[in-house]
Amino acid sequence: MPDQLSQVFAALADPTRRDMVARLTVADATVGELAEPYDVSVQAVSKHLKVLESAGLVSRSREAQKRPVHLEAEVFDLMTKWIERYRRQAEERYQRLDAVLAELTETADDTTDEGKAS
Amino acid sequence: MPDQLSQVFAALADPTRRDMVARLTVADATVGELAEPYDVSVQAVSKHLKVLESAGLVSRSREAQKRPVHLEAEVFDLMTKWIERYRRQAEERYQRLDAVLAELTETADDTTDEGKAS
DNA sequence: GGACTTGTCAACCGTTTGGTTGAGAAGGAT
DNA sequence: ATCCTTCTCAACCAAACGGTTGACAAGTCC
Repeated sequence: MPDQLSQVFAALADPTRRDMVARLTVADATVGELAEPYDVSVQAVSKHLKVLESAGLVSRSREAQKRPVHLEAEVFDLMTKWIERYRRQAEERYQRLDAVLAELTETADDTTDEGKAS
Repeated sequence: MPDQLSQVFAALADPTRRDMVARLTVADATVGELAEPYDVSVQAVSKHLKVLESAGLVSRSREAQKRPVHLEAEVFDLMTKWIERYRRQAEERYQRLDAVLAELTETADDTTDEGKAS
């Protein structure tokens, strides 16, 4: 998957990774700290981080033996943009459908209510 | 993956599925219509639809031999909610950090600029 | 230098994923 | 009844995923 949007969605499709992201919004953390709550090896967490990193959701610096992980929140905008675009489009379509239905009802009124009201 | 959020993210991690969703915001479509632009078998598209359906992104009705596919746009809110929550949280953290840095700079000014200006 | 901490790399393993082909169910159309 | 269209199910396959264990690089501390 070369395209970033696919990578970001795929990265967040995993509950553990989603939880890590959630925790990283509070503060940067080391791999060990991130691994601690989960019942998996540190290596597994390291892999998860690699996924998050290559999706651009996270960056790692260097500090002694530790590798602090930092959330790159701008990437969220990529998703939000995509989602909002099509959510809006779907909504517009719904509105249009509503209008058509209203018009149909109106026309029906024109013919069936002929000379009935007032 | 029992949880819906994971399923929705996973469903949208595939470019073909994302494109189908995009097209479905314009109008409902049959499996055949959906399959036409892509260079894969109808069966493959049918599988993609099963993924989208079990994620709750799409529903199918019945109409003669055809199975019109309809987008269920409300599910988008699930993602938007998650994303916005943590985007906002990350932003707040950033603001807080900014404030701390500003305060530090201010304090630094207090001590280093002592009796220097004017 | 030697031990300890922190993390990555490599190899392996079972499961899932996205695709294929082939068979067949369901419903018009003739 | 027969055929055609539309779609799903089943079996299979290669590749990717999420996890494991074992080895080791990089840094700190004594």
